[in-house]
Amino acid sequence: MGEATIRDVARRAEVSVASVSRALNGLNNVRGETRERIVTAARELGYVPHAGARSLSLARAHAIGVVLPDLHGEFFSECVRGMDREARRRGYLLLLSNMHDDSEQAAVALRAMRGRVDGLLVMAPHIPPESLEQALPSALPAVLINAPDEVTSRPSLRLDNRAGAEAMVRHLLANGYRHIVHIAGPEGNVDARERLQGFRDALAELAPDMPVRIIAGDFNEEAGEAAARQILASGEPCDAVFAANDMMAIGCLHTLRQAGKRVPEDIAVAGFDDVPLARYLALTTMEVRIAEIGARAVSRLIDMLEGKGPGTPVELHEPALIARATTAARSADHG
Amino acid sequence: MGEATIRDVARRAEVSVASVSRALNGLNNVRGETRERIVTAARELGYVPHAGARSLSLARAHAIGVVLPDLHGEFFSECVRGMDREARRRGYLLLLSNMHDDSEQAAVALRAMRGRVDGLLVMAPHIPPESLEQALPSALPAVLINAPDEVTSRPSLRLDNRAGAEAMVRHLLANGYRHIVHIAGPEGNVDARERLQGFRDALAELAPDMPVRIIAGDFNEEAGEAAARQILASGEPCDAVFAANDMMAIGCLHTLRQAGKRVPEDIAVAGFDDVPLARYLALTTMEVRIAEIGARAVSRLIDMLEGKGPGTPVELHEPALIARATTAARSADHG
DNA sequence: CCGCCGACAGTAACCGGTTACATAACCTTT
DNA sequence: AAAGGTTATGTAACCGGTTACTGTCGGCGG
Repeated sequence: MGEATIRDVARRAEVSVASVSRALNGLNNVRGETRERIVTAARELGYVPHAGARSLSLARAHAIGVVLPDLHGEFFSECVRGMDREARRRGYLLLLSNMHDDSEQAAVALRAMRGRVDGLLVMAPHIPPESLEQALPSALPAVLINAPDEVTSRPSLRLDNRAGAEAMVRHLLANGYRHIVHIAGPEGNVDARERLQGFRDALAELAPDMPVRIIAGDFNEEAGEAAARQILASGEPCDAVFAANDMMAIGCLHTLRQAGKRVPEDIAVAGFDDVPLARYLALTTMEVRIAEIGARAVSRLIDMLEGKGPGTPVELHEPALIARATTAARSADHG
Repeated sequence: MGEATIRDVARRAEVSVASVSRALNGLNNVRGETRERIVTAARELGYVPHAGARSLSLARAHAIGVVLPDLHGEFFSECVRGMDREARRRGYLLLLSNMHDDSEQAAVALRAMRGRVDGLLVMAPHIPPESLEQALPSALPAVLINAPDEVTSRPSLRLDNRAGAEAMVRHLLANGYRHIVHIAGPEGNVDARERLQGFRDALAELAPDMPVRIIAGDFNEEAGEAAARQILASGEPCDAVFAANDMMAIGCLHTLRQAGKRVPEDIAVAGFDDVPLARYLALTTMEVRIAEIGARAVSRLIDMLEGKGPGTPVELHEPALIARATTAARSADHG
């Protein structure tokens, strides 16, 4: 039953395995009548070629692996959506797997891809540069997305987090906010680090007299909620919150409103990423066209695989400010 | 460079390939000193075993494939999260791929998994039963999630959509709503069909005098927005909207509010799925513990792979009502 | 001292495809 | 009719692992 091989098909069609292979792969050097016999036999047996065997023999899997930090949240699904579109367009199968925070496990996940895919797309903002270099099987071409910029051995796509954070600070100041608190992302994460740095630099440059307040977070909604409670509890003045990502901004927004604060009249809230949800909450944020970044990553990887050269080693994408209601300009009677 | 094989390792460690294989797989019939030489050689060469070759030889890939309708939206990422947890726990690699609406492409996606994975998890509420049976490689064990119940050749997990819709109708009626409109999901989709049927049946049974109003939709936010506009435009009375999923409910909620309607005072809104976002919008919905369903599916599939029998052919999961603010009980002065 | 046994290591077949090369059949061409 | 070319098909090696089987060596009992 179910596990027909090419030899079974050959036997049934009374030809050699070579002919079966040729016929099913559409080579033209098979007589029409023979081809027909083979196709029929294959259909009758429910023959489906064994991808592992084929890729072993061709040294080509026609698949690319994607390794993401965690497959949840809208941000990642958007990214995958863009990747899938491009991969499909160019005739590759996309295989996703995820990687947890632990560097050790990350290495296992990456190694497991060897011999299953032709190349790798890795988003690893949270893995230390040297671990990442170590963990990548040298046999596999790879394109990195938002990896620390110390990792130079592979081409990569990066987001201009600093510029983004700076644009947001500029926007908040322009709209009349004076006491801005930043909710930071997890420590080991490059995006978080760069956004924090951008916030610091922008403030130092544009409003050197203002105090710099940072609350630690981890990119999850709960961290945003906790930060909101902390802001409410501390007596210190605060008229705007800039969270390092949307999920924290959303958690914060929710908790502030529950506590009776009006947003943006009492406190403005801004995020980063522009997840689909942000629009519904009228959350001001930095748009990261992540689907597009995903698609570009696929495209570059396939170019590498097909020998079209790696192109630019590092490609920088600029996020764009999306101003919405949560940071509406202050009217004159405030602050 | 990078593509060291087991033979390269054998050569460098001055042993046979058999010994390398034994040593690296932790078999005990290798002398300590030999093992050490092999491990060193492997490390020096950056050797990573070729998964394709190994699975060909073992007839076991230690991987399971997941094929989902579309990898976007929180619903799917939650599902994958649950699957990943369980797969990891049991030592399997999870490989995701997605499938578009077209039955033809779906078949290709499913076939592509043959020889890459040991078994398949398929969520295909939108593929006609016979196409699905056709498309599944018979060599691959599979567990179906929310497939039409006509597909009986494979074990499956199903959601009790009818009971869910009925519970929601009951809730809305109990809270004093009288004119309930249902925004349906896409026609070919089983979940959508069953929710619609459940809505119809519940209404017929519990409030036979009430008109049954259905607006077509497709599970996307935009459909919810369009439905809201249609409800506003038509003069017909409507004090509650029950959308077949949360995304449509969210779109509808947003548009109603933008048009100046108060929710729930003027119109109540309810969804289905309980995506993480629903909580932030205080949206009443049916909780579908999709992560748990995903984990169960993995567990059952692995049981099959390891010969522990398929267990129950169909496993039914009950959704639970989560009542939130968007359907708060009407006060006496309304309607 | 001989035969037997256990521990360790090597040889080669096999998994299921692809394809270079060999072969056979048929058709031209002179 | 022989030489040469073209086309359809078969044979077998190969991709990179695993493992059954075989062989070697040292120790031990008789």
